[in-house]
Amino acid sequence: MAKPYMRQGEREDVVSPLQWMDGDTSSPDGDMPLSSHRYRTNGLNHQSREMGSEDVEEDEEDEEEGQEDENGPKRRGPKRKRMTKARQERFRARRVKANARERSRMHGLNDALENLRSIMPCHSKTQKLSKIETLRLARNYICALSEALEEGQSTESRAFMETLCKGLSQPTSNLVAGCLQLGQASGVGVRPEDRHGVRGPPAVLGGVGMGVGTLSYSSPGLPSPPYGTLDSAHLLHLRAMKGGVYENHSPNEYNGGGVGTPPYDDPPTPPLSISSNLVSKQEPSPHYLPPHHYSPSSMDQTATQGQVLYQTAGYDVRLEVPYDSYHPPHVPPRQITSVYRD
DNA sequence: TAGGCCATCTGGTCCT
DNA sequence: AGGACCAGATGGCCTA
Repeated sequence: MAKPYMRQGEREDVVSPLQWMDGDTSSPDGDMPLSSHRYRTNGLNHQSREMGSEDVEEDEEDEEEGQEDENGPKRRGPKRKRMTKARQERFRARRVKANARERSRMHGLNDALENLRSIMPCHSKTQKLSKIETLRLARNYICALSEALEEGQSTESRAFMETLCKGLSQPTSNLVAGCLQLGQASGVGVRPEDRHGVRGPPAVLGGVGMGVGTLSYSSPGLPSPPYGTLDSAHLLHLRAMKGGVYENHSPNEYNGGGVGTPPYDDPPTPPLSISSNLVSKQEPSPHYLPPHHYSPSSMDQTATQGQVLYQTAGYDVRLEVPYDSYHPPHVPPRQITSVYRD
């Protein structure tokens, strides 16, 4: 039975060592003695760590701890005192509270990660990106978009995809490549459960000649992973742009690119630098159902109909957004129509 | 079965 | 003092 704090998909498998206290020498499920290696940290049983320095200072009436373990090293510092019943209860209350806070904190972190997943260029309901892969892909996505703006590349270009997949594991690369393939094939081959995730028409990626099998980072033939969807809204179709301000960096400058999940210590992504107007290339979809991750605080709600002024890093970005199916402030940028500095 | 990923508990440290 | 953050440890689940 799930505990009140548990969320969907979470397990009840990990048992708090606190449940073993108060003289109960058996584990809650009755099959694990306290002397088990379970919940041992750095060779110290949690039971003994629980009587830390904090406990030493209180409860004058407490008895002093018995003799040191003759086999173990002599312990320095003030003598520890036994856990009285009252102290155990105080400790337990503190620990329970702290655990709840920590769970809540981690849930918040996971929620944020889930938000990040959902705005990734490929978002699959059936193949969820791991945490580390989500962060890598997000990093790559920012890089790829920066390069696309900087060098006037199309998001349909091979370079864009190469940057996107840099340092990703093989399955994730396959997922991304599969998403692109999906875009090219107009949904052919999508699993039914993923087809619902296709928001709007498939991304217009055809005509570029970028067959997935030609990409070095993907497996030839794509061993039929559960491909996700390529959200066309995330691929900002940018017209070629001249005059980028800072130096280009080719994907080859990065040291990722292997199979598996290699360490990723790329140089920091340079700041986005935009100096000329960008014109949208594709009409917005009338069927588009946007994700919901655009902060109201980052958008100027006084923008004219169909557009949102977006301020970032000293630039004003005018974004064309669909008003047909959704409303600000949760409308994501559909297309960049212009970018200028004030 | 090994390895990857995950949720959870925990004590330490830092900050308010 | 209490909370946030962090890293280590642990065991369960899943997959190749």
